[in-house]
Amino acid sequence: MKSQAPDPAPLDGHLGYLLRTVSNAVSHAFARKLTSEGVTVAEWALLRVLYDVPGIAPAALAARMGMTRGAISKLALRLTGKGLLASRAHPDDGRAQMLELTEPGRALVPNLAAIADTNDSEFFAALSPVENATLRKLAQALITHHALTGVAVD
Amino acid sequence: MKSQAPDPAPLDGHLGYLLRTVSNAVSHAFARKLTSEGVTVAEWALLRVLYDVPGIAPAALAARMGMTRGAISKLALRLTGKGLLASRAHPDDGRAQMLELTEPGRALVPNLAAIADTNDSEFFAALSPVENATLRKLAQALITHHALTGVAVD
DNA sequence: ACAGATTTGTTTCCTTGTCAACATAATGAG
DNA sequence: CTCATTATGTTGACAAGGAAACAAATCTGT
Repeated sequence: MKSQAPDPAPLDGHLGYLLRTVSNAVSHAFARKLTSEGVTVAEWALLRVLYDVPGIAPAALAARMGMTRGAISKLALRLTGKGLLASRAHPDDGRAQMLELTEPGRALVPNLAAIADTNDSEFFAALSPVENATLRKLAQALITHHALTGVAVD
Repeated sequence: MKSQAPDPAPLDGHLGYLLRTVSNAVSHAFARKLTSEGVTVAEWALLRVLYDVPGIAPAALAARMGMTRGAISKLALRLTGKGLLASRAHPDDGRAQMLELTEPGRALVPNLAAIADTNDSEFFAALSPVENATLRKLAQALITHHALTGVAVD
């Protein structure tokens, strides 16, 4: 017979908690590796998007990265200060901007990508290739199902 | 023949990025549900631990929750201000404290746990029971392999 | 016993994000 | 056309955590 007032589930009884623990660890490890390049994780994410989509507007970036426009504004300001990013006026829309990587910014991305690759490989080396693929599939399924927009961290 | 300078992997090529996206979404949904109770996610985690381990010291909490002692100090201060937490002097160790839930604090935990259960169920309903179990197993494997300490969020 | 490490909790400074208010520009309904 | 609505980027107030410095208490090796 079970108790009448059952104990609440422990923290690690929630899958959300487990995933948070894991993803925090990956991100933290990544962040430490990135410090040598003088870049944060959020900055890496923005640079990586811009590498593929040059000229994207801040608002679009915000949507894609799951951050507010205000956050993007400040992030872009920091990256501009580092000389990795430049913004130009949009030709047709007087409000909008077009963000672009500078030459140093573009040159930096492959280095950062290599660090990201290494970090990911190292962390998930604990899993077999099959498990790795399974985990990826499940994560993708959740993202698709919830129509999740990307998020600023890796 | 592959290109000589291959494109860097996209953001979502990294498992760490996918997990981060997912766990951010779970946490964010949870945080919204918690606002009605006037409690944050980190506060919930602390309350939940204290529910099981009354009298635990801040430093032990920090270790268990993967936060710094400074963060716990502030968190405890906030919860004390809300009347959910009380700290007493450790009888033997003049430095240490013993944290305890107040009566209202203890009474609140089951409510919060119910919200956490609901949030987790809803979010992961997209996966079958088997997939759910698989995801849990993989996350646990990573946590174990990396000897991860819990983290302040759910 | 006691001087040097270590531990504990707090505090200050810094970073980075959200939220809400704004000014400005574009859009749309009449 | 005109005026209300909406979108864009920026800014300021605030929240929350990390890193490091700190005082006080405890522990340890000799």
